[in-house]
Amino acid sequence: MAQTHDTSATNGGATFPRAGHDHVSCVKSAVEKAYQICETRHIRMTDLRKRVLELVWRSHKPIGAYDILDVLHRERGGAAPPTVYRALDFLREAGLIHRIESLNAFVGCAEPEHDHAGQFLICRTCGTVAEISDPVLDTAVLGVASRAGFAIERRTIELQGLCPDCLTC
Amino acid sequence: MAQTHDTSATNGGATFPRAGHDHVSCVKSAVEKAYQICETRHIRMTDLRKRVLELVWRSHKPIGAYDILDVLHRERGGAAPPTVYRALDFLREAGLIHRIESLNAFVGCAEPEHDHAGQFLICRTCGTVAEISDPVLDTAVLGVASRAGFAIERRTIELQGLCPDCLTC
DNA sequence: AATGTAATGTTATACTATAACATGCATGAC
DNA sequence: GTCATGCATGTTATAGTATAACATTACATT
Repeated sequence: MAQTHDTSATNGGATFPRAGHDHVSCVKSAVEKAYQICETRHIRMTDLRKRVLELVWRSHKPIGAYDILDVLHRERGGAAPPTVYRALDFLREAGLIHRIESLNAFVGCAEPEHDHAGQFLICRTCGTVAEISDPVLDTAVLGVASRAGFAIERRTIELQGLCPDCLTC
Repeated sequence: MAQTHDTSATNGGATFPRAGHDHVSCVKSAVEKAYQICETRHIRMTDLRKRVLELVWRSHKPIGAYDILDVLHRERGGAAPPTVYRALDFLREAGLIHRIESLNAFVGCAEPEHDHAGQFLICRTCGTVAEISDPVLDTAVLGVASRAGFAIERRTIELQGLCPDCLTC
């Protein structure tokens, strides 16, 4: 098997995909993990859901629901917005994808095995997204909330700017 | 003059408005600051923009563009979506309001004098929003970005959950 | 008053998301 | 095997959010 996660330099939790990484194996790995997770949790991975997951994983850039719809419509005819949104809802509840609120778009989850809040670096030029996992940031967020007497249930942390590649081009 | 910012306990940067605070003076103060800022920067505060700012400040809960539109339509007839969105764009560029991405809604900016990223605690029960200003969180965000070689331009930090009031009710 | 610019009005349309009800398909009980 | 059940998908309609493009008005300065 090829190296399954050759997507990033180790840089303290933020994983920007490398320009020439083996993206086919990214997708393959994501789908495999998805099947495992569904089996473990006794939830059903269907053809439609698998296809939507693949489309979300087609790149490391967020994809809109209606972009997915276009593809499905071409591929299988009878596809309407609910078709897509239901699949996206399922994938989200399963932790397999995240929604980027500031873009109304969806991106594959890097570590679906672990329940976690989505936190992202988003390049405004190339659109690429890196999922962050940073203990210091997590601690800071919890600290803010606890000092305010606030019980966090959900986080939306989306940092927009320029990724390393776009900075140097 | 009444105390102009009797809206919160000092709790380390997160300022949840108190239940019985003098909200009239909140609005008044926000409008006054807005006029000052516009004068300083040689940008124009018009009746429409002032009215939209007041509506955004009507409470500490985010308000949707179409809720604003309803009011304007009743008050002055000829009001269409662009009327509202243009006013909102102006107010946002002036730093007088923030957009809450996860709610598609708008909320008054607590400190429009200082350019700053919007970071929020949002109560899912009562809808109240507290704007955060926390050095530790800021540092953590900058640290994550710099370790990833990422140049931040804009932040969306929205923490959803239960506010102190709703937790104890 | 004449002119140029910024603001607002107006109409149409694009984009994002969900409600509500109908149909089909997999799975286990019998 | 087939029947019943529940889950998944199809289908139609509509709600909610946002912008494009062009017309008109108001303001500021000369």
